[in-house]
Amino acid sequence: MEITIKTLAAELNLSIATVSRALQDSHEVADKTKRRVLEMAGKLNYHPNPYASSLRKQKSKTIAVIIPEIANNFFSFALKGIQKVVEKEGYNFLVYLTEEDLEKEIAITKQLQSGRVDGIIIALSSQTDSVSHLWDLHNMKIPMVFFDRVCDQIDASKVYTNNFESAMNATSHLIENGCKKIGYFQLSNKLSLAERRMSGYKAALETHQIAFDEGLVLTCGTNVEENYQRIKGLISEKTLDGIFASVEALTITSYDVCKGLGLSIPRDMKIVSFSNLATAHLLSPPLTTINQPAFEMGMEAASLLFRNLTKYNAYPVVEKAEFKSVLMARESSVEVRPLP
Amino acid sequence: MEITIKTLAAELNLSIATVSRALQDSHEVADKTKRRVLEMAGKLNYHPNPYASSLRKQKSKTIAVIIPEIANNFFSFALKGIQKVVEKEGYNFLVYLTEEDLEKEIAITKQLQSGRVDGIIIALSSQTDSVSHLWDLHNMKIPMVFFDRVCDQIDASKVYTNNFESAMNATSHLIENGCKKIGYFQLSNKLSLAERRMSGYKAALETHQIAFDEGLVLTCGTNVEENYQRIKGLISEKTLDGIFASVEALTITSYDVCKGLGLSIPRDMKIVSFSNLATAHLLSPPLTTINQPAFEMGMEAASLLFRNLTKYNAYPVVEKAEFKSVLMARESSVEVRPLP
DNA sequence: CTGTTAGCGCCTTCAT
DNA sequence: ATGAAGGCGCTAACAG
Repeated sequence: MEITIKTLAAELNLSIATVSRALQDSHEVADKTKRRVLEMAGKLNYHPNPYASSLRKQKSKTIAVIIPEIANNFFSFALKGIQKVVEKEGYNFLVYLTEEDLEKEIAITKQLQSGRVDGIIIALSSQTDSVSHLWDLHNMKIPMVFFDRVCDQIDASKVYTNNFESAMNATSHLIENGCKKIGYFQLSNKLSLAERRMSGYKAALETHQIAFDEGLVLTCGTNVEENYQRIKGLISEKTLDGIFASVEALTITSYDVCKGLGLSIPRDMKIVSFSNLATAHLLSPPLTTINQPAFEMGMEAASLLFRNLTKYNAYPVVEKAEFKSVLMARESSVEVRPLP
Repeated sequence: MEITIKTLAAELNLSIATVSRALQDSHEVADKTKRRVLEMAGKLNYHPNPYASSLRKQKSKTIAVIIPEIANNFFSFALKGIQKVVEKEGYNFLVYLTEEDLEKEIAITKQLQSGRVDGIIIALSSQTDSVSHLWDLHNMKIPMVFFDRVCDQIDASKVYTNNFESAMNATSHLIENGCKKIGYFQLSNKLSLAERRMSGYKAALETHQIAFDEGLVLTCGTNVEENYQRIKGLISEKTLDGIFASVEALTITSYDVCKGLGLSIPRDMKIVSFSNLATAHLLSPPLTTINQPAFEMGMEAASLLFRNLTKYNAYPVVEKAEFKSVLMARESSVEVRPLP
C-alpha cells in the first residue's frame, strides 16, 4: 500500500481520526468535511487496508466455504448461490476443498481457528465420522452453517433436503417399474445424510415387501477406476436390475459400467440417482434424477450465516431449512415430468 | 482471538520477539526454546492472527480468482487445479464471479486494489472490451495471471489453449463430414479468444473454399431462454446443417434446440463445440467436443502466479503456457477417439 | 541466542 | 465537530 488514511489527513489538514470517521460516514462529522475527504480519497485512489481494519475490528468480512468437491454440479451451483448473497453483503469468501478427506477437513478447520473468517459454511466430507474438530470451532462461537451434508450432533443452522422421502420415492419408482434387485451405491456410510437416504431406500423396500439385502449395498471411495470395477463386479455378481446412485459421481460411473457391460437401459437396468447433471435430459438412455435445489440452498445457507453475523444478535440463531428435492422422471429424452 | 503471542511469552517468561521467532522456526533461537514454545502453543491451542501478520508483512498469503461463471465444467475444474497448487503453497484463495458482466469485473478489480490479495488469476468476462481497470492493477505491480480468456494488451503471464488451431480443426471436421452451412455461436466478440476461435473457423472455411457468411454468426448473451430462441431462429432461417458452439453453455442450448425442432443429429445437423461436459460420451446423439485441459491449466496458472510471488524474483516473470485442447470425436456413444 | 523498540494502517475511547 | 493517543497482534531492525 502506498496511500493511507494518514496521507489523506495530511493532504486535507485534518486529523487521522476525522478522516477515518468521514470514510465510515459517521454522523459526527460535518457533511462538508465528509465530502472533502471522499473527494480526496477518490482523487488519490485511496483504498482502505482491509487487514488493518480486520485487525482492529476483530472481524474480517470474510467467510469460509468448505466443500468436499467442486467439479460437480451440485456444489458449484451451491457456490453460486452462496456467492450471490455474500456479494450482496459486501463480504468475501474463501473456498476450501476437503476432497472427501477427513484429515484435510481437520487441517482446514484448525486453520480457521485463527479467526481468519467471521463465519463458515461447511458440507462434511464423506469420511467424517468424528466431529471434535467441529466442536472446537463451535465452542469458539464462530458462526457455522451446515450445508447438505450436515452434522447431527452440533446445534447450529443447517440446510438440507428431504433425503429420506426422496430416496424412498425414487426407490419406489424403481420397484413400481419392475425392479426386484436394486443396488444401492453410496460414497459414505458415516454421514447422517447417508443414513437418511439409506433409510428411505430401505423403507421403500419394506413397503413393497422386498427383503433388504446388505450385499446390494456398495460403499465406494474417491477412486473412479476402482469404483468402476466394484460396481461392475456387483452388477454381474448380483444380477441387479436396478441401481440407486446416491451421489452424482456414482451416477456417471454406473452409466459407464452399464454401457461397458452392454446392458440396455432401461430394459435390462433402471437407474435413479441424486444428481444435478445439467445434461440429464440429453443423456441416452434417459435418466431419472433427484434434483436438489443447489442454488437456492446455497443462498439460504449464506443468508442464515449472515443472520448470525450481524452484531444485533446477542445469541446465535439456529434454524433448519429443509428444501424439497424434485424427482424428475425422464422416460424418453424429450419427456420430462416431475414425480410427486 | 483470546490467546496471543503475548500470552505465550508471559507463560514462558520469554520476550514476545523470541516467541515470534520460535514460531517461525528462525535459526537464531535455541532448539530447546523452540520446543518449549511449540509445546506451549499446542497446549494453549494458539493460532496466529493472520491479519496482524498480513498487516505487518504487507502480504496476505491470499490470492484472488476472478472468473465469469462457476457452474460450468471448465471453470470448476480449473478452480480445482488452482486450489491444488494454492493448498500446496499454504495460501488461501478468494473466489469472485463476474457473471460475464464488465461492471462487476471493474468493481471487483477496484476492490482488489486495496492489497487484499498478493496475486490474481483472472478469466475475463465476455463483455470486457476496455481493460483500463486491469492496467490499474498491473501498474500497482500486483502479480496477475490471465487464464483462458486472456488480455492481449497487457504483458503478464497467460495460460490458454491453441484456440485458433482447435477451432480450425473442428470446423474442418464438420466440413469434411458434409456440412455446407455451419452456424457459429459465441458469447462474445470482444475477447481476443473469441477472435482467435472465429479466425480458426474462417480459416477452415477458406481452406475448403466456402465463403464466410456473417449471417451465420450468432453472438449470444447470458439469458438462456433468449439464446434458445435466437439459435432456433437462425437454424430455421438459414437452414444450417452444422453448428460450432464456441462455449459450453451454448452447446447444451444448441442441443436442446435441435431436439425441439425434431432435427436428427447427426443426420440433419452436426455439432462440434468447445466443452468440457463430463457426460459428453453419454449424450445421445454423440457429441464431438474440443476439450480444454482445465485442471492442468488451473495448476499451471497458479504455478505461474506463485513464481511471481516469491520474493526472489525482482522482476515479474512473464510466461505463456499454451496448452493443447483435444478434439474428441464421438461417432457413437461408446466410441471416443481424439482427432489430430 | 534473547530482549527492547518501533511500527504496519486503522479504529475508538477520551478529551476539547 | 475535530484532535490526540493508545492499541489490535505480529514482525523486524537494532542492541546486547
